[in-house]
Amino acid sequence: MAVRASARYEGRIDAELSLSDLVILIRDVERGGDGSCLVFDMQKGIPPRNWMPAGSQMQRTNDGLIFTHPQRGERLEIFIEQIYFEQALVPELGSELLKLGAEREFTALIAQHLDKLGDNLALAGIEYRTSAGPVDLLCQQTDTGQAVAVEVKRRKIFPSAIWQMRRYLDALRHDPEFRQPPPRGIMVAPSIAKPAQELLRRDPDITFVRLSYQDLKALNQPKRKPDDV
Amino acid sequence: MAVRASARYEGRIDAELSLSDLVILIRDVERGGDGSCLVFDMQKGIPPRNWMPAGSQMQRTNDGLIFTHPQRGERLEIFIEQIYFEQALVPELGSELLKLGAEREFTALIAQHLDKLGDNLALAGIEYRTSAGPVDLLCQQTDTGQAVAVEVKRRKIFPSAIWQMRRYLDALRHDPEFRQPPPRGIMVAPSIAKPAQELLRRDPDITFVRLSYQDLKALNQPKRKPDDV
DNA sequence: CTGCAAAGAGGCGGC
DNA sequence: GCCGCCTTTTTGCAG
Repeated sequence: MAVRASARYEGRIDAELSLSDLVILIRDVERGGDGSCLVFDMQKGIPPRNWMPAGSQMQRTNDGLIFTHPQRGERLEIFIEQIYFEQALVPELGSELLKLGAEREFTALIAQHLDKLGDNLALAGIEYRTSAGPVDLLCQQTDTGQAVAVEVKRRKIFPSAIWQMRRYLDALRHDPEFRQPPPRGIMVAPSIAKPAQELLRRDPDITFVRLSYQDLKALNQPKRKPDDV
Repeated sequence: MAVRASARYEGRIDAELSLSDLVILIRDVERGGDGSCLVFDMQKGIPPRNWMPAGSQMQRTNDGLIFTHPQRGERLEIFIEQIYFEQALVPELGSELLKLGAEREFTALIAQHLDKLGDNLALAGIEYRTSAGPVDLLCQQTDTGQAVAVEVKRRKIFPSAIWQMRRYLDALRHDPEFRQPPPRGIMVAPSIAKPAQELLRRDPDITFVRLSYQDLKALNQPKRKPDDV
Protein backbone atom coordinates (compact mmCIF):
# COMPACT_ATOMS: atom_id res chain seq x y z
CA MET A 1 0.00 0.00 0.00
CA ALA A 2 1.43 3.39 -1.01
CA VAL A 3 -0.14 6.48 0.46
CA ARG A 4 0.25 10.06 1.46
CA ALA A 5 -0.38 9.95 5.18
CA SER A 6 0.67 11.03 8.64
CA ALA A 7 0.89 8.79 11.68
CA ARG A 8 0.95 8.80 15.45
CA TYR A 9 2.43 6.10 17.63
CA GLU A 10 1.85 5.67 21.35
CA GLY A 11 3.41 2.91 23.35
CA ARG A 12 7.02 2.47 24.26
CA ILE A 13 7.47 6.11 23.30
CA ASP A 14 5.26 8.77 21.76
CA ALA A 15 6.01 9.58 18.15
CA GLU A 16 4.53 11.67 15.36
CA LEU A 17 5.24 11.11 11.71
CA SER A 18 4.59 14.10 9.50
CA LEU A 19 2.40 14.01 6.41
CA SER A 20 4.52 12.27 3.80
CA ASP A 21 4.65 9.71 1.04
CA LEU A 22 4.81 6.28 2.61
CA VAL A 23 4.79 2.60 1.82
CA ILE A 24 2.83 0.48 4.27
CA LEU A 25 3.28 -3.27 4.54
CA ILE A 26 0.47 -4.97 6.42
CA ARG A 27 0.76 -8.63 7.46
CA ASP A 28 -2.92 -9.26 7.96
CA VAL A 29 -3.55 -12.31 10.12
CA GLU A 30 -6.57 -13.16 8.02
CA ARG A 31 -4.32 -13.38 4.99
CA GLY A 32 -1.66 -15.52 6.59
CA GLY A 33 0.46 -12.73 8.07
CA ASP A 34 1.71 -12.40 11.63
CA GLY A 35 -0.25 -9.25 12.40
CA SER A 36 2.68 -6.90 12.09
CA CYS A 37 2.76 -3.63 10.18
CA LEU A 38 5.66 -1.62 8.77
CA VAL A 39 5.63 2.00 7.62
CA PHE A 40 8.43 3.21 5.36
CA ASP A 41 9.48 6.50 3.89
CA MET A 42 9.28 6.06 0.13
CA GLN A 43 12.60 7.83 -0.34
CA LYS A 44 15.05 6.61 2.27
CA GLY A 45 15.96 4.77 5.42
CA ILE A 46 16.59 1.12 6.21
CA PRO A 47 14.54 0.95 9.42
CA PRO A 48 10.81 1.60 9.24
CA ARG A 49 9.59 5.01 10.35
CA ASN A 50 6.86 3.35 12.36
CA TRP A 51 5.79 -0.22 12.94
CA MET A 52 3.64 -2.48 15.02
CA PRO A 53 4.75 -5.85 16.33
CA ALA A 54 3.36 -9.24 15.37
CA GLY A 55 -0.01 -9.89 16.96
CA SER A 56 -1.45 -6.44 16.40
CA GLN A 57 -5.07 -5.89 15.54
CA MET A 58 -6.07 -3.71 12.60
CA GLN A 59 -9.12 -1.51 12.22
CA ARG A 60 -10.09 0.50 9.18
CA THR A 61 -11.54 3.93 9.85
CA ASN A 62 -12.74 6.83 7.75
CA ASP A 63 -9.37 8.50 8.29
CA GLY A 64 -7.14 5.57 7.65
CA LEU A 65 -5.97 2.70 9.84
CA ILE A 66 -5.58 1.98 13.52
CA PHE A 67 -3.39 -0.81 14.83
CA THR A 68 -3.51 -1.80 18.47
CA HIS A 69 -1.63 -4.31 20.58
CA PRO A 70 -3.41 -4.27 23.95
CA GLN A 71 -1.08 -6.73 25.70
CA ARG A 72 1.90 -4.53 24.92
CA GLY A 73 0.03 -1.26 25.29
CA GLU A 74 0.90 -0.01 21.83
CA ARG A 75 -1.12 1.88 19.30
CA LEU A 76 -0.42 3.20 15.82
CA GLU A 77 -2.82 5.49 13.99
CA ILE A 78 -2.32 6.21 10.32
CA PHE A 79 -4.20 9.15 8.80
CA ILE A 80 -4.44 8.63 5.07
CA GLU A 81 -4.92 11.63 2.83
CA GLN A 82 -4.43 9.92 -0.47
CA ILE A 83 -4.04 6.34 -1.64
CA TYR A 84 -1.59 5.93 -4.51
CA PHE A 85 -2.24 2.21 -4.77
CA GLU A 86 -3.28 -0.72 -2.69
CA GLN A 87 -2.88 -4.40 -3.31
CA ALA A 88 -3.80 -7.38 -1.18
CA LEU A 89 -2.56 -10.90 -1.65
CA VAL A 90 -2.15 -14.13 0.25
CA PRO A 91 1.45 -15.30 0.66
CA GLU A 92 1.92 -19.00 0.23
CA LEU A 93 5.61 -19.61 0.55
CA GLY A 94 7.58 -18.47 3.57
CA SER A 95 11.29 -17.68 3.35
CA GLU A 96 14.35 -19.22 4.86
CA LEU A 97 17.57 -17.31 5.15
CA LEU A 98 20.94 -19.01 5.27
CA LYS A 99 23.80 -16.86 6.51
CA LEU A 100 27.50 -17.59 6.23
CA GLY A 101 30.21 -15.48 7.74
CA ALA A 102 28.42 -14.32 10.86
CA GLU A 103 30.21 -14.63 14.16
CA ARG A 104 29.28 -18.26 14.66
CA GLU A 105 31.09 -19.36 11.49
CA PHE A 106 33.95 -17.01 12.19
CA THR A 107 34.40 -18.61 15.60
CA ALA A 108 34.20 -22.12 14.14
CA LEU A 109 36.88 -21.25 11.60
CA ILE A 110 39.16 -19.94 14.31
CA ALA A 111 38.67 -23.14 16.26
CA GLN A 112 40.10 -24.94 13.21
CA HIS A 113 43.09 -22.62 13.04
CA LEU A 114 44.17 -22.20 16.65
CA ASP A 115 47.76 -22.03 15.43
CA LYS A 116 46.98 -18.53 14.19
CA LEU A 117 46.47 -17.50 17.83
CA GLY A 118 49.64 -18.97 19.27
CA ASP A 119 51.55 -22.18 19.93
CA ASN A 120 50.45 -25.19 21.97
CA LEU A 121 46.78 -24.24 22.16
CA ALA A 122 44.14 -26.95 22.49
CA LEU A 123 40.42 -26.38 22.28
CA ALA A 124 38.64 -26.87 25.60
CA GLY A 125 35.20 -25.55 24.73
CA ILE A 126 33.04 -23.51 22.37
CA GLU A 127 30.65 -21.02 23.95
CA TYR A 128 31.98 -22.14 27.30
CA ARG A 129 29.67 -20.78 29.92
CA THR A 130 31.24 -18.86 32.76
CA SER A 131 29.37 -17.08 35.51
CA ALA A 132 29.99 -13.84 33.57
CA GLY A 133 28.56 -15.17 30.31
CA PRO A 134 29.66 -17.44 27.47
CA VAL A 135 33.26 -17.28 26.21
CA ASP A 136 33.44 -17.77 22.44
CA LEU A 137 36.34 -20.21 22.68
CA LEU A 138 38.08 -21.65 25.69
CA CYS A 139 41.53 -23.08 25.07
CA GLN A 140 44.25 -24.54 27.20
CA GLN A 141 48.01 -24.46 26.82
CA THR A 142 49.08 -28.02 26.26
CA ASP A 143 52.39 -27.26 27.99
CA THR A 144 51.35 -25.29 31.07
CA GLY A 145 47.64 -26.02 31.32
CA GLN A 146 46.88 -22.30 31.37
CA ALA A 147 43.34 -21.47 30.31
CA VAL A 148 43.10 -19.07 27.37
CA ALA A 149 39.78 -17.34 26.75
CA VAL A 150 39.23 -16.25 23.15
CA GLU A 151 36.72 -13.54 22.34
CA VAL A 152 35.86 -13.17 18.66
CA LYS A 153 34.47 -9.98 17.13
CA ARG A 154 33.54 -9.76 13.51
CA ARG A 155 33.98 -5.99 13.65
CA LYS A 156 36.23 -3.44 15.31
CA ILE A 157 36.95 -3.92 19.00
CA PHE A 158 35.92 -1.15 21.39
CA PRO A 159 36.81 -0.78 25.07
CA SER A 160 33.61 -2.41 26.25
CA ALA A 161 34.76 -5.66 24.62
CA ILE A 162 37.99 -5.50 26.62
CA TRP A 163 35.98 -5.17 29.80
CA GLN A 164 33.81 -8.04 28.72
CA MET A 165 36.95 -10.16 28.43
CA ARG A 166 38.14 -8.98 31.84
CA ARG A 167 34.87 -10.20 33.35
CA TYR A 168 35.29 -13.58 31.69
CA LEU A 169 38.84 -13.88 32.98
CA ASP A 170 37.68 -12.91 36.42
CA ALA A 171 35.02 -15.61 36.27
CA LEU A 172 37.57 -18.18 35.11
CA ARG A 173 39.83 -17.24 38.01
CA HIS A 174 37.02 -18.46 40.25
CA ASP A 175 36.48 -21.64 38.23
CA PRO A 176 38.14 -24.56 40.05
CA GLU A 177 38.96 -26.23 36.78
CA PHE A 178 40.77 -23.29 35.21
CA ARG A 179 41.97 -21.02 38.01
CA GLN A 180 45.54 -22.28 37.95
CA PRO A 181 47.70 -21.17 36.34
CA PRO A 182 45.95 -17.77 36.08
CA PRO A 183 44.04 -17.57 32.77
CA ARG A 184 44.76 -15.12 29.99
CA GLY A 185 42.72 -13.79 27.08
CA ILE A 186 42.98 -13.26 23.35
CA MET A 187 40.81 -10.80 21.44
CA VAL A 188 40.37 -11.69 17.78
CA ALA A 189 39.01 -9.11 15.35
CA PRO A 190 39.80 -7.42 12.05
CA SER A 191 40.62 -4.14 13.82
CA ILE A 192 40.75 -2.40 17.17
CA ALA A 193 39.90 1.13 18.26
CA LYS A 194 42.72 3.21 19.68
CA PRO A 195 41.30 3.56 23.21
CA ALA A 196 40.83 -0.21 23.36
CA GLN A 197 44.41 -0.72 22.22
CA GLU A 198 45.54 1.58 25.02
CA LEU A 199 43.70 -0.58 27.55
CA LEU A 200 45.50 -3.64 26.24
CA ARG A 201 48.87 -1.90 26.38
CA ARG A 202 48.47 -1.75 30.15
CA ASP A 203 46.96 -5.21 30.54
CA PRO A 204 49.47 -8.07 30.51
CA ASP A 205 46.71 -10.71 30.53
CA ILE A 206 45.01 -9.83 27.25
CA THR A 207 46.41 -9.71 23.73
CA PHE A 208 44.95 -8.78 20.36
CA VAL A 209 45.19 -10.90 17.22
CA ARG A 210 44.20 -9.21 13.97
CA LEU A 211 42.16 -11.65 11.89
CA SER A 212 39.13 -11.29 9.65
CA TYR A 213 36.63 -13.80 8.29
CA GLN A 214 38.04 -13.17 4.84
CA ASP A 215 41.54 -14.05 6.07
CA LEU A 216 40.40 -17.36 7.47
CA LYS A 217 38.26 -18.23 4.49
CA ALA A 218 41.34 -17.72 2.34
CA LEU A 219 43.25 -20.21 4.49
CA ASN A 220 40.63 -22.85 3.80
CA GLN A 221 40.71 -22.12 0.06
CA PRO A 222 44.42 -21.90 -0.60
CA LYS A 223 44.23 -23.11 -4.18
CA ARG A 224 43.37 -19.76 -5.71
CA LYS A 225 46.23 -17.46 -6.49
CA PRO A 226 45.88 -13.81 -5.49
CA ASP A 227 45.52 -12.70 -9.12
CA ASP A 228 42.55 -14.97 -9.80
CA VAL A 229 39.27 -13.06 -9.74
CA MET B 1 6.75 -4.90 -5.90
CA ALA B 2 5.44 -8.30 -4.74
CA VAL B 3 7.08 -11.40 -6.16
CA ARG B 4 7.93 -15.02 -5.72
CA ALA B 5 11.70 -15.00 -5.78
CA SER B 6 14.91 -16.19 -4.25
CA ALA B 7 17.94 -14.03 -3.51
CA ARG B 8 21.63 -14.13 -2.87
CA TYR B 9 23.61 -11.51 -0.99
CA GLU B 10 27.37 -11.17 -0.97
CA GLY B 11 29.17 -8.50 0.94
CA ARG B 12 29.52 -8.14 4.65
CA ILE B 13 28.42 -11.76 4.87
CA ASP B 14 27.20 -14.33 2.37
CA ALA B 15 23.50 -15.11 2.52
CA GLU B 16 20.96 -17.09 0.57
CA LEU B 17 17.25 -16.48 0.72
CA SER B 18 15.09 -19.40 -0.34
CA LEU B 19 12.38 -19.14 -2.97
CA SER B 20 9.53 -17.40 -1.21
CA ASP B 21 6.84 -14.75 -1.44
CA LEU B 22 8.45 -11.38 -0.93
CA VAL B 23 7.76 -7.68 -0.98
CA ILE B 24 10.53 -5.59 -2.49
CA LEU B 25 10.81 -1.86 -1.89
CA ILE B 26 13.14 -0.15 -4.36
CA ARG B 27 14.19 3.46 -3.80
CA ASP B 28 15.26 4.18 -7.36
CA VAL B 29 17.55 7.19 -7.56
CA GLU B 30 15.97 8.18 -10.85
CA ARG B 31 12.65 8.42 -9.08
CA GLY B 32 13.88 10.45 -6.14
CA GLY B 33 14.94 7.58 -3.90
CA ASP B 34 18.26 7.11 -2.13
CA GLY B 35 19.25 3.98 -4.06
CA SER B 36 18.44 1.57 -1.26
CA CYS B 37 16.46 -1.64 -1.56
CA LEU B 38 14.60 -3.69 1.04
CA VAL B 39 13.37 -7.27 0.74
CA PHE B 40 10.70 -8.49 3.14
CA ASP B 41 9.00 -11.75 3.87
CA MET B 42 5.33 -11.22 3.12
CA GLN B 43 4.33 -13.03 6.27
CA LYS B 44 6.56 -11.97 9.12
CA GLY B 45 9.58 -10.22 10.55
CA ILE B 46 10.34 -6.61 11.40
CA PRO B 47 13.83 -6.49 9.88
CA PRO B 48 14.19 -7.06 6.14
CA ARG B 49 15.39 -10.47 5.00
CA ASN B 50 17.82 -8.78 2.63
CA TRP B 51 18.64 -5.23 1.78
CA MET B 52 21.10 -2.97 0.04
CA PRO B 53 22.26 0.35 1.43
CA ALA B 54 21.62 3.80 -0.01
CA GLY B 55 23.71 4.49 -3.07
CA SER B 56 23.31 1.10 -4.70
CA GLN B 57 22.99 0.68 -8.42
CA MET B 58 20.19 -1.39 -9.91
CA GLN B 59 20.22 -3.53 -13.04
CA ARG B 60 17.31 -5.42 -14.52
CA THR B 61 18.13 -8.83 -15.95
CA ASN B 62 16.15 -11.63 -17.53
CA ASP B 63 16.15 -13.41 -14.17
CA GLY B 64 15.24 -10.52 -11.97
CA LEU B 65 17.30 -7.74 -10.42
CA ILE B 66 20.89 -7.12 -9.44
CA PHE B 67 21.91 -4.42 -7.00
CA THR B 68 25.55 -3.52 -6.55
CA HIS B 69 27.40 -1.13 -4.30
CA PRO B 70 31.00 -1.22 -5.55
CA GLN B 71 32.40 1.15 -2.90
CA ARG B 72 31.12 -1.10 -0.14
CA GLY B 73 31.71 -4.31 -2.03
CA GLU B 74 28.14 -5.51 -1.70
CA ARG B 75 25.92 -7.27 -4.16
CA LEU B 76 22.34 -8.52 -4.04
CA GLU B 77 20.86 -10.70 -6.76
CA ILE B 78 17.14 -11.36 -6.84
CA PHE B 79 15.86 -14.20 -9.02
CA ILE B 80 12.22 -13.57 -9.78
CA GLU B 81 9.99 -16.50 -10.68
CA GLN B 82 6.70 -14.70 -10.64
CA ILE B 83 5.57 -11.10 -10.34
CA TYR B 84 2.39 -10.69 -8.32
CA PHE B 85 2.31 -6.96 -8.91
CA GLU B 86 4.59 -4.06 -9.55
CA GLN B 87 4.01 -0.37 -9.13
CA ALA B 88 6.33 2.59 -9.64
CA LEU B 89 5.76 6.08 -8.38
CA VAL B 90 7.65 9.24 -7.62
CA PRO B 91 7.55 10.31 -3.96
CA GLU B 92 7.12 14.02 -3.47
CA LEU B 93 6.90 14.53 0.25
CA GLY B 94 9.57 13.25 2.63
CA SER B 95 8.77 12.38 6.22
CA GLU B 96 9.84 13.79 9.54
CA LEU B 97 9.56 11.80 12.71
CA LEU B 98 9.22 13.44 16.11
CA LYS B 99 9.95 11.21 19.10
CA LEU B 100 9.10 11.94 22.71
CA GLY B 101 10.14 9.78 25.59
CA ALA B 102 13.44 8.54 24.24
CA GLU B 103 16.40 8.57 26.58
CA ARG B 104 17.25 12.19 25.92
CA GLU B 105 13.88 13.42 27.19
CA PHE B 106 13.95 10.95 30.04
CA THR B 107 17.33 12.29 31.13
CA ALA B 108 16.17 15.88 30.84
CA LEU B 109 13.15 15.12 33.03
CA ILE B 110 15.34 13.53 35.67
CA ALA B 111 17.57 16.61 35.65
CA GLN B 112 14.46 18.56 36.63
CA HIS B 113 13.62 16.18 39.46
CA LEU B 114 16.94 15.44 41.11
CA ASP B 115 15.13 15.27 44.44
CA LYS B 116 13.79 11.89 43.29
CA LEU B 117 17.37 10.59 43.35
CA GLY B 118 18.37 11.85 46.77
CA ASP B 119 18.95 14.93 48.91
CA ASN B 120 21.36 17.78 48.31
CA LEU B 121 22.10 16.94 44.70
CA ALA B 122 23.07 19.71 42.29
CA LEU B 123 23.45 19.29 38.55
CA ALA B 124 27.06 19.55 37.38
CA GLY B 125 26.69 18.42 33.79
CA ILE B 126 24.60 16.65 31.19
CA GLU B 127 26.37 14.11 28.99
CA TYR B 128 29.52 14.92 30.91
CA ARG B 129 32.39 13.42 29.02
CA THR B 130 34.77 11.25 30.97
CA SER B 131 37.69 9.37 29.50
CA ALA B 132 35.49 6.25 29.58
CA GLY B 133 32.59 7.84 27.74
CA PRO B 134 29.75 10.27 28.43
CA VAL B 135 27.88 10.11 31.75
CA ASP B 136 24.18 10.91 31.31
CA LEU B 137 24.08 13.23 34.32
CA LEU B 138 26.85 14.36 36.59
CA CYS B 139 25.76 15.73 39.97
CA GLN B 140 27.49 16.92 43.07
CA GLN B 141 26.46 16.73 46.70
CA THR B 142 26.02 20.31 47.84
CA ASP B 143 27.11 19.30 51.34
CA THR B 144 30.15 17.11 50.73
CA GLY B 145 31.09 17.94 47.15
CA GLN B 146 30.99 14.26 46.25
CA ALA B 147 30.49 13.64 42.54
CA VAL B 148 27.45 11.49 41.70
CA ALA B 149 27.28 9.94 38.26
CA VAL B 150 23.76 9.17 37.07
CA GLU B 151 23.19 6.61 34.34
CA VAL B 152 19.71 6.60 32.86
CA LYS B 153 18.20 3.59 31.10
CA ARG B 154 14.79 3.69 29.55
CA ARG B 155 14.61 -0.09 29.81
CA LYS B 156 15.62 -2.81 32.21
CA ILE B 157 19.15 -2.67 33.57
CA PHE B 158 21.47 -5.59 32.82
CA PRO B 159 24.94 -6.27 34.24
CA SER B 160 26.70 -4.62 31.33
CA ALA B 161 25.14 -1.33 32.39
CA ILE B 162 26.58 -1.76 35.89
CA TRP B 163 30.00 -2.30 34.39
CA GLN B 164 29.52 0.73 32.21
CA MET B 165 28.89 2.74 35.38
CA ARG B 166 31.95 1.25 37.04
CA ARG B 167 34.08 2.42 34.12
CA TYR B 168 32.64 5.92 34.44
CA LEU B 169 33.32 5.99 38.18
CA ASP B 170 36.84 4.79 37.57
CA ALA B 171 37.34 7.58 35.08
CA LEU B 172 35.94 10.14 37.53
CA ARG B 173 38.33 8.90 40.20
CA HIS B 174 41.12 10.02 37.89
CA ASP B 175 39.46 13.37 37.15
CA PRO B 176 41.20 16.08 39.25
CA GLU B 177 37.95 17.99 39.58
CA PHE B 178 35.89 15.12 40.96
CA ARG B 179 38.28 12.60 42.49
CA GLN B 180 37.66 13.73 46.04
CA PRO B 181 35.63 12.68 47.84
CA PRO B 182 35.42 9.37 45.91
CA PRO B 183 32.50 9.53 43.47
CA ARG B 184 29.45 7.28 43.59
CA GLY B 185 26.85 6.28 41.03
CA ILE B 186 23.09 6.03 40.64
CA MET B 187 21.39 3.82 38.07
CA VAL B 188 17.94 5.02 37.07
CA ALA B 189 15.58 2.69 35.21
CA PRO B 190 12.08 1.23 35.37
CA SER B 191 13.45 -2.20 36.33
CA ILE B 192 16.58 -4.20 36.92
CA ALA B 193 17.55 -7.77 36.06
CA LYS B 194 18.36 -10.08 38.94
CA PRO B 195 22.04 -10.61 38.07
CA ALA B 196 22.50 -6.86 37.86
CA GLN B 197 20.84 -6.45 41.24
CA GLU B 198 23.23 -9.00 42.66
CA LEU B 199 26.18 -6.97 41.38
CA LEU B 200 24.81 -3.89 43.11
CA ARG B 201 24.25 -5.75 46.36
CA ARG B 202 28.01 -6.19 46.59
CA ASP B 203 28.88 -2.71 45.35
CA PRO B 204 28.63 0.05 47.96
CA ASP B 205 29.32 2.76 45.39
CA ILE B 206 26.32 2.23 43.11
CA THR B 207 22.62 2.35 43.91
CA PHE B 208 19.49 1.74 41.86
CA VAL B 209 16.51 4.11 41.68
CA ARG B 210 13.35 2.73 40.09
CA LEU B 211 11.86 5.38 37.84
CA SER B 212 10.14 5.29 34.47
CA TYR B 213 9.42 7.93 31.87
CA GLN B 214 5.75 7.55 32.66
CA ASP B 215 6.40 8.24 36.36
CA LEU B 216 8.23 11.46 35.60
CA LYS B 217 5.73 12.61 33.01
CA ALA B 218 3.04 12.18 35.67
CA LEU B 219 5.01 14.43 38.01
CA ASN B 220 4.95 17.19 35.41
CA GLN B 221 1.22 16.71 34.78
CA PRO B 222 -0.11 16.40 38.33
CA LYS B 223 -3.54 17.80 37.54
CA ARG B 224 -5.07 14.58 36.24
CA LYS B 225 -6.45 12.19 38.78
CA PRO B 226 -5.56 8.51 38.41
CA ASP B 227 -9.10 7.62 37.33
CA ASP B 228 -9.12 10.03 34.39
CA VAL B 229 -8.55 8.23 31.12
C1' DC C 1 36.83 10.95 10.09
C1' DT C 2 36.72 8.04 14.71
C1' DG C 3 34.60 6.89 19.06
C1' DC C 4 30.64 5.85 21.61
C1' DA C 5 26.10 4.53 22.83
C1' DA C 6 20.88 4.39 21.99
C1' DA C 7 17.11 2.05 19.39
C1' DG C 8 9.81 1.86 20.22
C1' DA C 9 15.99 -1.83 18.67
C1' DG C 10 14.80 -7.33 16.79
C1' DG C 11 16.06 -11.95 16.94
C1' DC C 12 18.40 -16.19 18.66
C1' DG C 13 19.90 -19.55 21.73
C1' DG C 14 20.43 -21.31 26.42
C1' DC C 15 18.81 -22.27 30.86
C1' DG D 1 9.80 -16.92 31.18
C1' DC D 2 14.59 -14.30 31.96
C1' DC D 3 19.18 -13.65 30.49
C1' DG D 4 22.99 -12.77 27.45
C1' DC D 5 24.68 -11.48 23.05
C1' DC D 6 24.86 -10.80 17.91
C1' DT D 7 23.16 -7.93 14.05
C1' DT D 8 24.83 -7.35 6.56
C1' DT D 9 22.61 -3.90 12.93
C1' DT D 10 21.19 1.48 11.71
C1' DT D 11 21.17 5.94 13.47
C1' DG D 12 22.72 9.93 15.81
C1' DC D 13 25.98 12.85 18.12
C1' DA D 14 30.15 14.84 19.64
C1' DG D 15 35.19 15.67 19.35
